Amino acid sequence: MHSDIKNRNTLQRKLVLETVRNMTNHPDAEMVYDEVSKINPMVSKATVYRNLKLLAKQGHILHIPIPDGADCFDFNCSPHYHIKCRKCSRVFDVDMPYQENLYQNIKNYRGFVIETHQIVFSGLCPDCK
Amino acid sequence: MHSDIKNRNTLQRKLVLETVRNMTNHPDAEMVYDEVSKINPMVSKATVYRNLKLLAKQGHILHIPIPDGADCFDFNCSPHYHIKCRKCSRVFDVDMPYQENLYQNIKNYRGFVIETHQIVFSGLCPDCK
DNA sequence: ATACATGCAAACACTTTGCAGCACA
DNA sequence: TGTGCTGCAAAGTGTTTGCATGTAT
Repeated sequence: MHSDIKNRNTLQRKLVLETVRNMTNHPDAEMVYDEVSKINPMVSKATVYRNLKLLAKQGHILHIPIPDGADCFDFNCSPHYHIKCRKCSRVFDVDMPYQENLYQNIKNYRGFVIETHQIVFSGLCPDCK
Repeated sequence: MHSDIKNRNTLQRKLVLETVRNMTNHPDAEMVYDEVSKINPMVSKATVYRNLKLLAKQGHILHIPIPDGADCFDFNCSPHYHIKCRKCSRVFDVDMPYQENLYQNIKNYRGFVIETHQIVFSGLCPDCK
């Protein structure tokens, strides 16, 4: 494992990573920023955004783009699916196996190169229903 | 078929609906606005947004929330999936049957009420690969 | 006549970026 | 020591909203 990109391990970056790892509730950037601020109020929001993006690109955290809302992040990097409550907007894991077959089905679909997929369920969480 | 909501059939609304029906390329609100403007430059962008939202709620068009990008709309209202090219950002239909089983699998999942799901594939379109 | 719809502009939520100074390797 | 990173503020997207006016029913 070797990367061409020379990334520095700044205090801010370590703090963002640690924070996401300690949050189990799929925080979005704002929520991470709030947590980070509790420990070091000097860290700017732009830095949180930049580091979340970088850490996701490096594979240290999972970036979950959410339709109709702020993207959120997950310390669990293995591919998995999510459900978003349409009332409280919270995002939860769905304990469903990754649908490899889905990917197989449309591989080479009409000249497309299909790389990833995501499934987002929508409905009501136990608290809101 | 009866609706409690008294909606008026304004020129603007008819124009937005007709425009989406004539566009087969999953336009987002901006693209619809551009088309609408060609016919009637007086129609405001807010009106296009308002009418797209209303028409989708009424079931006349399909609203497709796109992660990492502008939501788009589809004259084809039957549930189906999409693929977004990560290079040109265009959205295409995927000719894959609606995965009813997916829904069945997690119905009543841990107290959730699951209402809908969407699958968005990502990769490269034939033009970009 | 009167609710609903419109145009406009401003506000909104989320995210990125330009820049000058700072700090990690 | 130098490039990568930071904080700040401003700008950039995509979308919604308050308000006065307009219009379909």
